[in-house]
Amino acid sequence: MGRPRAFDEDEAVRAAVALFGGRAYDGVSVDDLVSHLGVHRNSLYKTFGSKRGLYLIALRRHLADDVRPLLDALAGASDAAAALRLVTSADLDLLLLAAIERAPVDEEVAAEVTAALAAVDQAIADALGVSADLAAALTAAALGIILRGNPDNAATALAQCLDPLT
Amino acid sequence: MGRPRAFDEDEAVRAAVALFGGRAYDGVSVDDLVSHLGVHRNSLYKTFGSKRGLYLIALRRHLADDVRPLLDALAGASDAAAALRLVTSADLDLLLLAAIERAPVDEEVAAEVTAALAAVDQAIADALGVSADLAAALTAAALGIILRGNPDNAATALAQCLDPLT
DNA sequence: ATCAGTCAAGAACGATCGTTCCTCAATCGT
DNA sequence: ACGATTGAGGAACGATCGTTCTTGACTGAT
Repeated sequence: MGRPRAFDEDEAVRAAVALFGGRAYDGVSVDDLVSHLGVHRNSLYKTFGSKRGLYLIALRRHLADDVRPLLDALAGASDAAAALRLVTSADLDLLLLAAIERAPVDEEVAAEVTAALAAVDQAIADALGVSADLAAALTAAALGIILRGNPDNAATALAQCLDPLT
Repeated sequence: MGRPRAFDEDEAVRAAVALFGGRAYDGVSVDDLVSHLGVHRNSLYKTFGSKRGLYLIALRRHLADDVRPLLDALAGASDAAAALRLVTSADLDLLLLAAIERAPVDEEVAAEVTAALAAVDQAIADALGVSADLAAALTAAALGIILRGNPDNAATALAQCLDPLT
C-alpha cells in the first residue's frame, strides 16, 4: 500500500559510498546527498534515519561490496607481492577515510574499521603463513600506498623486496 | 605602539597544530581554536587572516617542527629498519590528516603535502641508496603503520623482512 | 469510489558555521 | 599628559548545517 518509492535504495547507498569515499564526512552535506542520491530529504530521513545512519549503512555496504571480495581474493594469494597487489588495487577509499577521520570520533565506525582491517590481516596471515604482526604491517603498507595514490611503482618495488622471503 | 598582545604566537600555532592534527579540518571550529589557543576571535583573524590561513600556517609549522627533523635524522639511517622506525615514531598526524582529507580539496595543502612526502622519499633514497620507487613505498608503508596506530610490532616485523636486503 | 498509507516536494526550523563590527582597555611616541 | 594605535572582549552578521513539518500527489485494498 501507499505510493511506491521512486528511487532504488541499493543504488542510493552505492552513491553514498562514492560520496563519502571522496570527501570527509563533514564535507558531504545532506544537500549533496539529496542531489546525488536521487532521494529526497524526507525519504532520506525516513529510510536511513539520519546522515550518520546513512554513513554507517554506506560504510557497511562498502565493507560488504569491496572488502569482502578482497578477503576472498586474498585467500588465493601465494606471496606477499600478490597480496600487496590485491590490496592496493582494491577500492578502499571509504575505509581509509573512515579509519583516519571518523573512527577517532565515532566508536561505532571505529569498531567496523577495526574489524575490517583485522579481517584483512587475518586473510593475509592465513594465505601467506606469516605472523600476525607482519600481516598487519603488510595491510598497513598497502593502505599507505593507496593513501599516496601511486599503487603501481611503489607496490611493485616493495613487493620485489618482500617476494623472496615468503 | 599599541597594546601588547597577551598571547604567544608560536605557542598558539603549536596549539593549532595539535588541534588540526587530532580532528578533521571541519571538525575543528573557530570556537575550538579560540578556546584552545588563548587567542581571541578578533586577534585570530587579525593575526592569521582566516581559519584556512591558520591551518596553512599550522601545517607549515608542523612540517618545519616535525618533518624537517625527521629528514635530518633519516640522513643517518643505515638500513630500512632504522628508516622505518624513524618515520613511524615521528609525530606525523597532521601531515597524514592533511594528505587524506584536505589535499583533495585544497591545492595549496596538496602542494605542501606532496613536497613534504617527496622530501621524505628523497631522504630515504639518499640514506639507503635505494630506488625512488622503493623509497616512496617505504614512506607509504610507514604512513600506513602510523595510520593503524600500532607503530611497534608491525614496524619491526616489516623491518625484519627488509633488513637483509639493504 | 473511497479511505488509508506512503512518498515527493520544498519551506522552515533552531543550531552552528566562519567572519565582521563595535566598544573599551592598554600601551606606545611625543 | 595625551593622542595614536593595537589588542581584548563580545555581540552580531549572513550562510549553511542537519533535521523536521506541512502540503499535496499517487497507489493499494475495501
